[in-house]
Amino acid sequence: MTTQSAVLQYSRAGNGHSRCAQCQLGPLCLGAEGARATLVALESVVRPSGVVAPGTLLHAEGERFSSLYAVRSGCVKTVTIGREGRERVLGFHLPGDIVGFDAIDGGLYRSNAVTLGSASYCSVPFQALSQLAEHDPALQGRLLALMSRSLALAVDRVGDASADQRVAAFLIGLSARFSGRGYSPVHFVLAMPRRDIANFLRLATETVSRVLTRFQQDGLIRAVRREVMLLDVPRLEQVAGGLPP
Amino acid sequence: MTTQSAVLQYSRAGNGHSRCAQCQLGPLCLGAEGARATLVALESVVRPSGVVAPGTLLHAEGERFSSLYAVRSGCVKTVTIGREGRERVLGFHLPGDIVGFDAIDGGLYRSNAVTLGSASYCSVPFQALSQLAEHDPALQGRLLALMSRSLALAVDRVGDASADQRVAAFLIGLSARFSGRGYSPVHFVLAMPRRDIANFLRLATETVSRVLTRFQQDGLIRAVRREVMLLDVPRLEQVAGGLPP
DNA sequence: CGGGGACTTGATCCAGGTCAAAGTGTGTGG
DNA sequence: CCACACACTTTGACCTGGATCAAGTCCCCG
Repeated sequence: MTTQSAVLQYSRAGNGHSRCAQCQLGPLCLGAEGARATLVALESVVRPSGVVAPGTLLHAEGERFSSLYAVRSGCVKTVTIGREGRERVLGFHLPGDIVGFDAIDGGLYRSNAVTLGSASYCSVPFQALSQLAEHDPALQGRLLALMSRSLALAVDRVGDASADQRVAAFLIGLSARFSGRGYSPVHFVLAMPRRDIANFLRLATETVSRVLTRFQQDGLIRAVRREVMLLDVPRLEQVAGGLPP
Repeated sequence: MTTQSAVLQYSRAGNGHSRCAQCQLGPLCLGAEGARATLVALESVVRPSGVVAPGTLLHAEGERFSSLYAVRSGCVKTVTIGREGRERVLGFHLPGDIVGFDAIDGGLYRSNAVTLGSASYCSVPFQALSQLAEHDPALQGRLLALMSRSLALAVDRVGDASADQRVAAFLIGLSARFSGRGYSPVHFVLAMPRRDIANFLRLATETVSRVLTRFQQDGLIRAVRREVMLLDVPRLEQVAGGLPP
C-alpha cells in the first residue's frame, strides 16, 4: 500500500549538541520557568538534531521508548497504522511541542513521529530528564504540566463533532498556535496535505476538501492549495462551536 | 433539561483520614512500588472519604483545581456538558483509578466527577503530592507513569470505529479491568445506565441497546438490564478489532 | 512537456442518529 | 399491599451526514 510503504521508507537522522539557554522557544518547551541551573543541566542531556529531510522518522510505533522529542522547527506528525494499513494521524506538532509522553508507561512508542517538510528537533533521553527532575521542582512541575496539557488536548479530541465543526476548530487551533509562536494568526501555510488533515480529523479527504471549498464560498476563508487565509475568525469560531484544538 | 439539572443537584461529601499502607489497591494506585516511607508520607497527605451516596460530586467542571481523586470503591464517571446541555462522558473510573490529571495544567477541573451508585474515594491534594514526589523518585516515576497511561488511553479513544467495535471494545475493556481487580472477567454488573454508556462511546442510547441485543442474539453475550455475561470473549475481541479500552 | 501526485467535484450508498411509542422494573404514597 | 409515577430499556420507521466510488483538473518536478 502506498501509505504503508511511505511510512516504512523514512530515513533516520543524526544528532549534534545543545544550547537550551538561548533557544527561542523558551516559554513553550521544557526550559520554561526553570532556574538557570536547570537550563544548563538540560543542555547536558538534550541532543539537538540538524535540519532533517521531509519524512524523517523520529521514532517508530512499537519501538522501545527511550527519549522524548521536542520539535524545534517545522512540523512533526504522529501517526499510527491501524489494522489493514489505515493511517490515523494523532497530532501535528509545532516548535516547542513535545512528543512521546504516551510511551512512558508502556515502554514502547505508540505511534510513528514523522517530519512534514524540513524540520529540526531535540531528542531528550527520558531517563536522564527524569533524574534531573528529581532534583529540580521547577522541572518536575513543568513536566507534569506539559503532560497534563497533552492529556487535556487528547481528551478534547474525543468527540463526535460535525465535519464543519472539526475543520473550523482545526483552522482556529492552528491559528492560535501560530499566533503563540509569533506568526500571523490569519495567514499561514499548511505543512500537511489534505489527506493528513482528513486522517487527523477522522474524515475522508474528499470531505475536508468539500468543507474548505464551502467555507471559501461563504467568505470564511481563502484557501489555495496549502496557503490559507482566515477572513472571518468570529464566524469560524461560531461554526466550530467551542471545540478547542 | 433533565440531564443538566441532574448534574447540578449533586451533593458534596465530607472526609476522614487514611491508611495507604494497608489499602487493598496497592499495585493499582499511587502507592505502587514506593518505599515504605513513601506510603507513610502519602497517608499524611491523602484524605479518604467515607462511603458516599450515588450521584455525589467529587469535583465540578470549571472549579479551581486542588486535588486529584483516587477511586477506592464503586465507580466514578467524569463528564462534561458541551454547549446546549449535551453530556459527554469522558471515562468510567474503577477502584485504583485516579481522576483529575487533565486539570493540573489549566488550574481548573475540566469535567464533573460523579459517583455512580455508592462509592468511596480519597482526595489527594496535588500541591502536597507534588512536594512529596520531589523527594521520592519512585513516587515521581509513578505519577509520570499514571499520567502517561491516562494519555495513552485518551489517545486510543480518539477514533472512528463502528458501533459494534466500540461496544465490543467497551465490554472487553471492562472485563479486563474487573479481572485486574479480582472480579470475574465474564460476569459483572454495570454501574451505569445505557445512556452513560452511549455518551461515553459517542453513540445514541438506542444504538447501544440495539447492538447489545444483537450481540445477545449472536450468542456473544447475555445481558439482562445491568447484568452482563460474556459468553464468547474471543469472538467479541474479533468484533472489537483491536481497540484497547 | 509528459507523468504523477494532490486536489476538487459529482453520484450514490449506508451506518447510525432522530423521532415515536411501547414495554419493564422500582420505589413511593395511599 | 396495591396502584401509580417514573426512569430505564427496547423496538420500529425514517432520514441524513459523510463515506465511498469514480472522474476529472491542476500543479510540480523531472
